[in-house]
Amino acid sequence: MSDVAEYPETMPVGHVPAPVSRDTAAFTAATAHPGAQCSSCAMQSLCMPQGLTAAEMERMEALICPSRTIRNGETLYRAGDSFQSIYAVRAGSFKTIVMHRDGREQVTGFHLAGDVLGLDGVCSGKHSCDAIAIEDSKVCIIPFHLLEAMCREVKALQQHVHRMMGNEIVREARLMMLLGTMSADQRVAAFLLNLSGRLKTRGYSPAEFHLRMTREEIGSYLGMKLETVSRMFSRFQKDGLVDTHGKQIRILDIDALARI
Amino acid sequence: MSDVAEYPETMPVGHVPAPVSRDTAAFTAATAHPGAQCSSCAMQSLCMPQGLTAAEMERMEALICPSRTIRNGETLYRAGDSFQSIYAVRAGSFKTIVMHRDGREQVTGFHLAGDVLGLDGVCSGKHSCDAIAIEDSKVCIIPFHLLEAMCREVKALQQHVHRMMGNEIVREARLMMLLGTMSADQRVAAFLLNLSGRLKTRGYSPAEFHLRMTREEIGSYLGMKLETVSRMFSRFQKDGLVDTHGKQIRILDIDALARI
DNA sequence: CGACCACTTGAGCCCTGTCAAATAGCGTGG
DNA sequence: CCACGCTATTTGACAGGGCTCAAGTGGTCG
Repeated sequence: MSDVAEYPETMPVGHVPAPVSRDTAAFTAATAHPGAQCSSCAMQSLCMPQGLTAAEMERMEALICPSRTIRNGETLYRAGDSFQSIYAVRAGSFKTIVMHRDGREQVTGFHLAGDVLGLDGVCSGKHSCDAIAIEDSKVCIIPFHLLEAMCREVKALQQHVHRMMGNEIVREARLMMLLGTMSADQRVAAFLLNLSGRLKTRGYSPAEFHLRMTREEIGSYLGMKLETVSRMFSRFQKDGLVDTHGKQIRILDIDALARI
Repeated sequence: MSDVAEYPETMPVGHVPAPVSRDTAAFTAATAHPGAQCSSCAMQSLCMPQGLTAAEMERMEALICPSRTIRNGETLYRAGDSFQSIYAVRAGSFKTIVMHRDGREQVTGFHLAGDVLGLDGVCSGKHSCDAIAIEDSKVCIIPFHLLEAMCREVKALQQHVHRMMGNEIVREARLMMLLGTMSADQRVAAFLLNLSGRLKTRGYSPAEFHLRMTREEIGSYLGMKLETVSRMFSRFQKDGLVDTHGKQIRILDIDALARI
């Protein structure tokens, strides 16, 4: 594996402001204080279409509900919830999981600031997975029917929405490839490279970062047990490819990692 | 696994006309003999939105290029091809595959009559997989930019396109679950149940059918080797769950299969 | 400082991949 | 219609990667 980038855009962004305001107030999507501030948001280049006019940008901001804070471990939505909105991660990160009927769960994705969440509900009108914050996070709430309405008028927005959905499709196809054909070491290497690339896109160091997820969550995402993930990290460490201290990761030889 | 259905719709359809006209003429998407005959197509309930007015239906038919015949083994499009159109399978079936850089390939889906192909290209403007006919087949060609234009005017169509894309997303999420958490026997059982359900939706017998794909393709799709697929079929046979003669399949105990 | 959780590491086993050989099935050409 | 050659499938024996179980370490938060 090598080509594990996430989203075509590469506009770098500055440091992301720490989220976490400890109040639990603005939790309802309904109470629409009109207007977000997309035009000044650091994540704009990731979740908004390019080339909107100022007027369109204003309409877009009017449509977006004020951001909601989700603390570490809390869920943004659950499988079966009625699908009303999609969510742009403004700060923090999430995992999405699907639950087997026997209680086993699988992580289907990790979503960083700038990613869009919730498109899994478009087809059936109900969400098909749970989205859970893996650190204190903030999301912008975008009512989907309003977005659809505006898409019928603004071509650039329509195409952007289509690209977002298309991106989700190819993201999953890549993951299927990983799960279907790759060995444990290749999977872990692919995971690290993917994360590295996405952090780079967001203006962070691609070589040194802090994992927000546990070994178990990584393993679930990659289709293996947490012990195996740990062993792979240890092996990479021994081989001088990475330097790990628990959740702190430093990639030492990115090329070798990509060659695995 | 149990809930492995494919698409919410369940309108049954009659027998599908045999495809295969041996001419290789109408191979270019460009030469638009105006008009398809969606309104009389047996697959209409699967690939077209419900509730279009007669006028909208006509516009839709005008937009669709005449169907193209793809013989067994031929490719409809390849990874890297510029994305222009999506395709509705009119008759026959396809596999989609992604190619690893080391030459290994993985099957990412099997697509029956009524399914839509090609949405993998929406994000980047290039297709991200190959689509190959696994029997003589026919597709309707739908230029995507024209579809997008019409979506801006017809809300029902817009929502249908969104549902199609959303469906692709949940289809892949289910497959990820399968690849990430299920054992070989569960995977093969899930595969048979899924296929059975889709055939039923299309008006065929859900209990007895002919596999269009080889053991190797099934294995590639399910993330295992062809020998393992074969062994699972043999085991199911021994246990009285199915009756297999090569590609001919009869499901004897669908509940037991679902309980695996 | 202690409890708890995440992580690491080891030992042994099992499922599935690998390799190999036999059989069945299918299309082609005579 | 049959023989031939090819490919697909089945089945067996064996090996190994990853899982299970278990113990021990480290880090964090009261």
